[in-house]
Amino acid sequence: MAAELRQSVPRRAAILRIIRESTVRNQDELVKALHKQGFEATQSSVSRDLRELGVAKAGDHYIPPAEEPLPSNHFSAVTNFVVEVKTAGDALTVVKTTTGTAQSVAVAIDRSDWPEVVGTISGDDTIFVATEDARAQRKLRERLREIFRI
Amino acid sequence: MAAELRQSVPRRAAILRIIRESTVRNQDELVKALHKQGFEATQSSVSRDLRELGVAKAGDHYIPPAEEPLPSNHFSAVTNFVVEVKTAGDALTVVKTTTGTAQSVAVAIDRSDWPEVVGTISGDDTIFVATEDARAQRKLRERLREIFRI
DNA sequence: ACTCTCTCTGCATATTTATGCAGAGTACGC
DNA sequence: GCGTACTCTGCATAAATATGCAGAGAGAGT
Repeated sequence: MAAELRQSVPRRAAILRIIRESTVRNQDELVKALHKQGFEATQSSVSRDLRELGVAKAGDHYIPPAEEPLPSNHFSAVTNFVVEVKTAGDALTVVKTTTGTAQSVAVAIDRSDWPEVVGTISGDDTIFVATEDARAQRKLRERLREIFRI
Repeated sequence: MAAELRQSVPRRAAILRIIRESTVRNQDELVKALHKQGFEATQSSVSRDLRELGVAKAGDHYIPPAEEPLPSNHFSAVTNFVVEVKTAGDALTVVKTTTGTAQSVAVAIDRSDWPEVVGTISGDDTIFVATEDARAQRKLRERLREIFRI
């Protein structure tokens, strides 16, 4: 599942790049453009991706969603501060940061309002993030690893 | 033709109102909403209207075109200045404005770059707009009457 | 009057997009 | 190990949208 999660996320990023930089007119052309970039997908997957991404279509061209205040925007200032993400038990995730930056990172996580996060406590270089259960913990861990490229 | 032009233009305005104010999810629902407002149209006409209007679709909702710097934006400051549009012969259109505003209106017309306009001359409250032939003159007259609601 | 041109429309259907369904892969609990 | 839950995918096809074609209507010219 983690491997599969990683495969469709890059494909969606590729879709956004393609529609921003070229002039695909329909989903079949988009599928072909993805193939050229090494992604395997059919029209049905692409249709689902486009809907998930909120891409609009007007006439012969696609319109990417407006630059939205996504959770990732909360992280633009703190991306380089996180050095490690670990789990402790099945409901606690420990985030190690550079010295003195834990608070900033914790604030960014809090602002993201992720449903799987119950609460956070931060020290100087460590944040404890509590999640409801193991499943939520796994989801959080994947999010953090994606965002901080760990 | 003029009568027919007038029928599809109000329908397109109604379409924009409907998609801005309600939640039609597909063209069939839009056709029904138009019927409720007294417009007769089928799905194919609506599809053509939407394309002509530049309306986008994302998932289950329609997105009207952004407020675009259309030629009509050249007119936003001068809309109230025009009081009458007449024709003289088959190549000259005479635009009467309020006193002292002809120049501004003429500039707006010039900036619109309409293909049917050969040239303009403005006085204090009168503009002469030259068109190539009678057909172009008619087209210009319709445009002006639409824009200035005459 | 007739003819031509242009615009728009509906019908029928081609094209494009969305989705039901079954299956695969992964993780987790027992 | 097996069973369950979740996510994602492709196939087939339903649903939605676009478009070819013929025709109607209006205006202008002769």
